Amino acid sequence: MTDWKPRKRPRQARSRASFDAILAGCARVLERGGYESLTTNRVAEAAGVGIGTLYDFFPNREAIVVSLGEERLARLAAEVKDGLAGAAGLDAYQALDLLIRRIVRAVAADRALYRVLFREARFLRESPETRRTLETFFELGRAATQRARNRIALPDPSADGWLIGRMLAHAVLEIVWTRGEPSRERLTEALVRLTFRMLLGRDPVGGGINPAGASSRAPSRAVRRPSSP
Amino acid sequence: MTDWKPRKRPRQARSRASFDAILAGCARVLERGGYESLTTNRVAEAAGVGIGTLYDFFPNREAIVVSLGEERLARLAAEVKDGLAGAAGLDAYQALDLLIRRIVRAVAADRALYRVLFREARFLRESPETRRTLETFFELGRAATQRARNRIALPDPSADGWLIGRMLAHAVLEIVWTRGEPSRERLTEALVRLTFRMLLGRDPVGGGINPAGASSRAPSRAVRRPSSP
DNA sequence: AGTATATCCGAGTAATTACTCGGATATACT
DNA sequence: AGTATATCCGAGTAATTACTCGGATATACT
Repeated sequence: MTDWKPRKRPRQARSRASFDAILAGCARVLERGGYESLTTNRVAEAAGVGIGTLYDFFPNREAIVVSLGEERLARLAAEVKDGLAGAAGLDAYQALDLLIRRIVRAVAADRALYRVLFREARFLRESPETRRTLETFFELGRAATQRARNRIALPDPSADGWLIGRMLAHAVLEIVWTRGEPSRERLTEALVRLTFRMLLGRDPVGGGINPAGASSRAPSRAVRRPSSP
Repeated sequence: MTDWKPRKRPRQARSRASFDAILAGCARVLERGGYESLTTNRVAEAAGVGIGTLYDFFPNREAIVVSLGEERLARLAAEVKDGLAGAAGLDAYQALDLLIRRIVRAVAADRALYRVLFREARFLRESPETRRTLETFFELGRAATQRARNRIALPDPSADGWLIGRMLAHAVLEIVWTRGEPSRERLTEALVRLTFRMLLGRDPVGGGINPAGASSRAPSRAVRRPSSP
C-alpha cells in the first residue's frame, strides 16, 4: 500500500552527509531501544538533522529501515561471497567454520537491524525491496550447495535447504544477542558442528577441530555404526 | 517497569466469560493483523465487551498478551508431555517424528500468538512470567535428552541443546507460516530428518521412513564414504 | 425485600507521533 | 554579481491510542 523507496537521492556532498547521518541515527536508535522505540522524530534527533530534512529524503518511517537494510545486507552479502571464495580449497568442516564465524561477526555488528528485519517488523520481510535482497542470500546458499552437492547429502534438497537456511539465520540472531553462558564462542562452535551434521549426515572425520572452549566437554565420540541396507 | 499480571480474577460465571472473551478477542486480532494492529480498543470490540471491562481485568495491553501466552503455552506443554509419553517405546526417529508433528500441529493452531511471543514483542520473551513458562519447555527438552543420553551424541550438551531447542522453535514458526512450496508436510518431514541428524550425528538406520511426499524426490542416498583418516 | 458487591460500560482525556508546509540558507552555474 | 536550485528546518496539524472515571446494572446473600 505504500512506497518504501527513498524520496530523493542526495546530489551534493552536504545532503549525502545528511542521508548517511539519518541511516546511522536509525541504527543507533534501534540498537538502544529496539523497533518499538523507533520514531521519526527520534531518528532525526539522533542523526542531528531536522525532522523536515528527514522527510525530504524518506516518504515514511519504514522507508528508512528499508534503506538501512539494503545497505547493510549488501555488505553482508559481500562478506559471505568473500567467505565462500576463501573457503574454496578447504574441507567441509573448515569451510563451514570459516563461513559461519564470518557471518556471526558481521551480524553481531548490526544485530539490532537484523532483529528488526527478521523478527520484529513483519512488513519488512514482506516488502518487495527487502525480499529481493534476501533472495541474494538464499541464492548464494543454493549455489554453494549446488557446487558442493557431491559432498553433501540432502534427501530433499529444496525443503532441507529452505529449512537449513532459515534455521541458520535464526540461530545466528539468537547467538549474537546472548550474554553469559553458553558463551558466544561455544554457541558458534556448536552451530558449526550442528550445521555440519545437518548437511552431511555425519560428524567430521577425526571429530573436527577439538573445541578446547572455555569449559571443555566430553570429546566428540563420533557414533559411526555402519547402517544396514 | 510494569506489572503484567491480571488486575482481577473473575469470580462469577459472567465475568469468567468476559475474561475468556477478551483473550479470544486478542487472539483473533493477532491472527488477522499481527501485533502492530493490536490496540486495546480493538481487542475490546473483537471480544464484544466494553473497553472499561477490559481494563477491569488487565492493567495494560501487554498483560493481555501475557495471560494469553500463559494459557496457550500451558496447553502446548501438556501436548509435548503427552507426546513424550507416547514416544516412550519408539525408536529415535519415530519418537522425533511423533513429537515434532504434534508440536507443529499445536503451534499452527496459535501461530499468531507464537509469532508475537517469539518474534515481534521483545518485552514478552523478557517478561518474568513468560520466561518462567518458557523454561518449562527447555526443561522438558533437557529431561528428555537426559533420559535418551545413551542414544544421542552431543559433544557439548549444554550449548548444543541450547541451540537445538531454539532452532527447533524458530523452524516450527517458519513452517506454520508458509504457503505453497515447499509444503508444510515436506518441511515437517525435513525438520524431523535434520533434527535427527543434529541429535544423533547420523541418518536413521534404513534411511528412516520413506517420505513419498507430494512431489517425490530423489531417495535418501546417504553418502557414506568411509572417509580417509 | 433489601443490601452489599461484582461486573459492565463508553464518553472523555492526555499523550504520543507521523507527517506537512512555507520560508530561510547554502551551493552550483552563468 | 545574479539566478536557479538543492538543501535545511521546526512549528504546527490531524490522527491515533492507552487508559480513567463515575455511574448504571446484575448477582449473591440475608
